Amino acid sequence: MLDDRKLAVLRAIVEDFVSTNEPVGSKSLVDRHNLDVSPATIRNEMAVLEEQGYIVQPHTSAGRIPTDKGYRLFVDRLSAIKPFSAAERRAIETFLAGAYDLDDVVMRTVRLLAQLTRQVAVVQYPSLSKSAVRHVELVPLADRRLLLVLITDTGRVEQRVVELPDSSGEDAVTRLRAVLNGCLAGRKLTDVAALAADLPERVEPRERANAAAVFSVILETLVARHEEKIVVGGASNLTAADFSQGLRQVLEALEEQVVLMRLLGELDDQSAVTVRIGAENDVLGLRSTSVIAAGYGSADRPLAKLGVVGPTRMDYPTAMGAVRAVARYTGQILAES
Amino acid sequence: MLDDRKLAVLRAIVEDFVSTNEPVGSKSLVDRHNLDVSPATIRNEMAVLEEQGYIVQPHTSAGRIPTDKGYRLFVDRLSAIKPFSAAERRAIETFLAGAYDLDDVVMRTVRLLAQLTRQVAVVQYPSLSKSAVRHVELVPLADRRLLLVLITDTGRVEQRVVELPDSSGEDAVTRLRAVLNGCLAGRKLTDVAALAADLPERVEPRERANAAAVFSVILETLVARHEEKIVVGGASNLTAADFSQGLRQVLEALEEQVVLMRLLGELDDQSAVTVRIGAENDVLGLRSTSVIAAGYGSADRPLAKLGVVGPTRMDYPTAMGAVRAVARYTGQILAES
DNA sequence: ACTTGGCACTCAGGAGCGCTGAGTGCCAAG
DNA sequence: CTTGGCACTCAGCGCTCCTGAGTGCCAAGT
Repeated sequence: MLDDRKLAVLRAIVEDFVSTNEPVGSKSLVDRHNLDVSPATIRNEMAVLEEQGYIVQPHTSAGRIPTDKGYRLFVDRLSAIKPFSAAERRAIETFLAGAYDLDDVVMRTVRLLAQLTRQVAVVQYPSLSKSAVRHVELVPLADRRLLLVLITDTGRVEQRVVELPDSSGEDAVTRLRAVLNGCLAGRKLTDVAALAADLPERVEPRERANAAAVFSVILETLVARHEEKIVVGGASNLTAADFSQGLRQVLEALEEQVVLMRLLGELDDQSAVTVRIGAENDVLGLRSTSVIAAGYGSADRPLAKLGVVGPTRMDYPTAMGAVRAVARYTGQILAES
Repeated sequence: MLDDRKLAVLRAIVEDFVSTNEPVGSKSLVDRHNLDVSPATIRNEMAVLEEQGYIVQPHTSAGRIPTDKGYRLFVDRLSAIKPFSAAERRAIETFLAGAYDLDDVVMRTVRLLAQLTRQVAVVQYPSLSKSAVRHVELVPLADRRLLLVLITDTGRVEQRVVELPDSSGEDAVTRLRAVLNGCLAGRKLTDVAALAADLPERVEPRERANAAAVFSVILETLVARHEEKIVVGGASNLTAADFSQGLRQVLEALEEQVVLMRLLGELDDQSAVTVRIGAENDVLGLRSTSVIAAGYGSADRPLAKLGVVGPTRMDYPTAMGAVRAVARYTGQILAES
């Protein structure tokens, strides 16, 4: 359907357009890439490519620019993820290794990704539901109030205030803490629900109401509503690419946690770098952007996802390389701690 | 220096310009506001106002627009903070009361403020150094590693991994926990440093090295480096006001924690609503924006600051009202928990 | 059957031009 | 001090014209 030269032409068009941001014409193509044919030949090829929907002219008598479909083909078959040099990888590694905190890791990851790609970076916090409980802590606040602190093995700390039905002494809290930790420590949060049945047996009858209250808070707020925080950075990079009037829309979309969740949630293959181009994002307002995302965390224990958002006119190979590298190292850093 | 009518004219100019975003001329002024004088008179007044530097014409034969100095006078003497209606206040209160979490309170505050003012909202987390310690928790991770969790009375939870010089048993950790809590609970974080001397006496000699390690981590990372997180929201509102080319600059500035800290840090009067107009912000890139900020928290215990950033052409009375109201209720909510 | 030079055609974008209308400053009279 | 009158200015708009990049097509060449 498309012979090798047509593909080469498409690749050249994408590359030129990405770097110059101007419709690329037949003449400049043969100049910049050393194709051994005349502009006229290229024009014929381009006519075919346009017919097939890979490129368009913004107006008659202008060069061609790639369509979403064109970018798609480019990404799928015409380009390879650009690997990072050893020096770059080392830089990434040391930058991330400087973090002392989950928050800090995430923050650094966002900054790094935004800077490397010169796009908007989006990083999801390691999801609770995929983490395991490391420790449960109960702190008495008042007679009938506890602060519940739950620490996961990814270093995430969640806290909630629990209102107790019965008042509870210091030692009762200590017992409950021991029971909870015995029960939950090391367990995946997704498995916690299954343990509900066991719990009553392990506490004294008159403490059961309180234990149940604490447990249900854990369930409701931490597991069921597995809220997953997302951090966005590098928004100023959006101003470089001129979204006609859609900049507002894009900014709005990026402020909606829900939208971002959908955006990252859609990619299914956890480990690979996924690209969604233009209208492939069925998120209203991001129809003119591309999203490059990947999961991070080890293969056996995926943690969450991260990626970049930018105009469809984007340097895919490099951006994909950056996303892959950052995902890899962020996963590594988190695995170590 | 400026008689009443000149002030009235300035006020009218500011109000009109804010609402229309077009230079305002003498004729439209007398029309919209029912001044009982002729346009010519107004022109004379305007000539004086311009001479004094309160207004300028963007080009000959256009209306006038206020200068920073003009806005300053307007804010200081020509306008009153617009109070919120009872209904609005109730709405704010219930919206904030729905939060179950410090993070959630802050997030809701940002969203609320951005929505009320249609500007960019900036909220600083309750600062650690102004909080008191509610509880210190130590969780053994490995033989020589502890997770230190510090819970403040503003509901903030901070965590760090501590590497211990000596290995330490379960019971040693328990003792250390008891000592630390005995020592620190209820103390302000700023006072923690003063307690360093007491500590060694309270632990057994062979545990002193570990205790010192934990304590120094508390000091170094929590007190000394009193990092104060800042959350920004409503960036899409910036697209409405057309910053000529400075939008990028503004967005960049808003992504720099340090810059934001300076921005909020500069206001000294904790309780009042402070306005910094245009070039009064000596932050590069925010020269064309105004910042309205206020501290929140009770008078005796200020927690942190919040505010909005927008174009100098801004509805100051309303924005100031919103900032004041939100600061008040956020402070209230945090005081309750 | 593909490639290529030639050629006519198209059209966005910039430059030049003139008009209009909002707005001004000034002045002389009220 | 206020006001109507008047001459002046100039941004913005619409108009036209021109240029140059780029195209599609065709007929000749390989």
